Amino acid sequence: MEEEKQYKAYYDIQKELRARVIHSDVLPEKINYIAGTDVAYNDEDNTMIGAAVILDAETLEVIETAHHEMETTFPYVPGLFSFREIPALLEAFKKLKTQPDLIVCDAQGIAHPHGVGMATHLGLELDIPTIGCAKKRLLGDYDKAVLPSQRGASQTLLFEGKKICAALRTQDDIKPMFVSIGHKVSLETALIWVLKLCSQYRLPETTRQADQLVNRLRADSISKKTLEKE
DNA sequence: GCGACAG
DNA sequence: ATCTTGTCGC
Repeated sequence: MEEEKQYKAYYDIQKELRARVIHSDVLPEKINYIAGTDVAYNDEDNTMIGAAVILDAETLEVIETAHHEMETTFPYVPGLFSFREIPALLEAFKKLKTQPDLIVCDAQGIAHPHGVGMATHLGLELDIPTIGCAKKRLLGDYDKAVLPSQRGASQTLLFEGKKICAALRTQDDIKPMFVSIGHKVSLETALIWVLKLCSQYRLPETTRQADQLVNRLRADSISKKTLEKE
């Protein structure tokens, strides 16, 4: 309907981005640093905080973080989600001293109606290998009953006949995560890294650290603003 | 037509 | 995403 026209420019951008996605492994021989990202919102003043955390790929310790707070301008439109969060994330990445070899996003990669989920979009913008690791399935079909309950079990999801992502059990007897190619990483490699990052919890350590960071920052930001008012 | 829809 | 504490169950 009218929404189609309203957002046409963004759909056109996605079409261009989609053509540039690299589905194979084009990453460093040795991965030293892995980044996690997340964004938190403050409805009160319509702002958001985007953050990037860098973990040592070996120890999974946080070695650097960066963030950026700005006004939220793009609405949440399913299918155009990346345009909402990416501005804050790009600014956060600019502030990092350490450039990551790989980024794990808390969102979809190519498992997206136009093949350009948040992880893929970010990977293309930064020209850094990315993996999409979402808590929920967006699209693609699979047989839940066939996915074993053991950590490490995975099953490919099909969309229009193509393997677009995989449900991955990151811990025994817990809901799977949905892993997809972002950019410059194969699905096989993506699964290996996500599993490695989920040694203790359902969510990758990258996502957990980024999530905790933005929530701390948001709490700080809100209390600071309320103090200024009074 | 109806429902679903990453975060 | 966000609003929110304790609590039922293994």
